[in-house]
Amino acid sequence: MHQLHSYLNAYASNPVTDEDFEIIKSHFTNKTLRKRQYFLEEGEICKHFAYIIKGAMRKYHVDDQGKEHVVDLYIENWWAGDLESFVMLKPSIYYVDACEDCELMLITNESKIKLCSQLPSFNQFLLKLDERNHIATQRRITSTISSSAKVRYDDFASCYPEFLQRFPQHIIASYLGITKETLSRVRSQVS
Amino acid sequence: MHQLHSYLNAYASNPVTDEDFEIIKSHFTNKTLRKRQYFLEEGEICKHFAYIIKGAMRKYHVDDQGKEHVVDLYIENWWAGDLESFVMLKPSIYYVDACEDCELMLITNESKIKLCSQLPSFNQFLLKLDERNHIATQRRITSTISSSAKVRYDDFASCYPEFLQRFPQHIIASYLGITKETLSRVRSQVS
DNA sequence: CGTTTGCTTGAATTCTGTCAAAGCAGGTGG
DNA sequence: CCACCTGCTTTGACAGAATTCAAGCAAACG
Repeated sequence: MHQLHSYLNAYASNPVTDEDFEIIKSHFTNKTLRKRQYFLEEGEICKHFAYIIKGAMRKYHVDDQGKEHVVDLYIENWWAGDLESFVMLKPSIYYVDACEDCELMLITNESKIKLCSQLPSFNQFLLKLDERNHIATQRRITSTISSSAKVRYDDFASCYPEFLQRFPQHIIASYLGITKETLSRVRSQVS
Repeated sequence: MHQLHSYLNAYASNPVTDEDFEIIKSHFTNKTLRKRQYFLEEGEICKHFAYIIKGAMRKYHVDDQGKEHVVDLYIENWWAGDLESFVMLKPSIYYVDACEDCELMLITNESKIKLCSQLPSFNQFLLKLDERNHIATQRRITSTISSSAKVRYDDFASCYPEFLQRFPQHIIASYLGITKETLSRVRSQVS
């Protein structure tokens, strides 16, 4: 079964039929990215959302002083893109790039809307995905405003252990809102 | 027109018909809360989500050291509750209480699901609401990990000026992830 | 009234960031 | 094979930011 098909089934209350999946698949295009290539640059409009078949990506923001702040990390079976730009057709304030060579499947907003109205199962999927995202970001905010650097790192490590292997520490540090030096020191403390 | 009806219309691509709205309304129950009353306590399952007709509420988390951390602030035409507990039927880690006397409309998860499958317009509304929430939390995370206390406060003040009038400063400080003393000092600096 | 609640201020402390230097792997080209 | 990058991590010294603890004051409340 196609990777996206089983991914969708994991969310749906009823499995997605083969015909439905063919319709869904026909709305996607394939794309590959080499490590360090951009998927989205600041100022662009995010025309596509990417489903990651293989690889790892990050979304980050560059502030006035030219510093990068990693906002999101993605690996297989996650979605990469800037929703605000995607749905509002606004220039994005984020960069999205590949941290490893990537295989992606891209969808436009028009296709997303069409699929939603055409296939109740796709609609349901999106609702659940948003729900899950909402819950995860809620947790992240709770952790960010409540905890010290050490606790945040430990939470992250226990929540997303595979990310520790996939992303360099300066990127994880930035995701946690601390410097790479602080992360290095925090890691050398015993838990 | 009912406040909830015009609120829903503001989200929908087509207005919600009177019949549809009567169906929607029939799934809600009314509730009032006095200032300081709990809507949800830690350990409870969040059986209802609340649409706020009037009043102000907050969601917060109490850490191991007994410190409160405000995760969300709500006023009229916002939704209060813990989504993770609501959809997963898990005990909540949050408290939700009233910062002012409140008038609420409550809905259960079963009703939400029923309305979703019954009324495409309600489904669409929920998708848009989740989308908007997602965008707002993305912005909040960006601001929290990227900026100093002063900048975060200024961003907050320009984004939600009405909140400054409605919530005491120690609650806003906690929402921003800083202490009330730091907020007080930051406020006395010129912008 | 006295009590509570919210806001401010000060001084000492802790945490985190900044800047600079050094080490270490992996990859490349000579 | 070795020298030299480059990307990534660690360490130290110092500066700056935010927290903690304590005290004081004003407004709101019962």
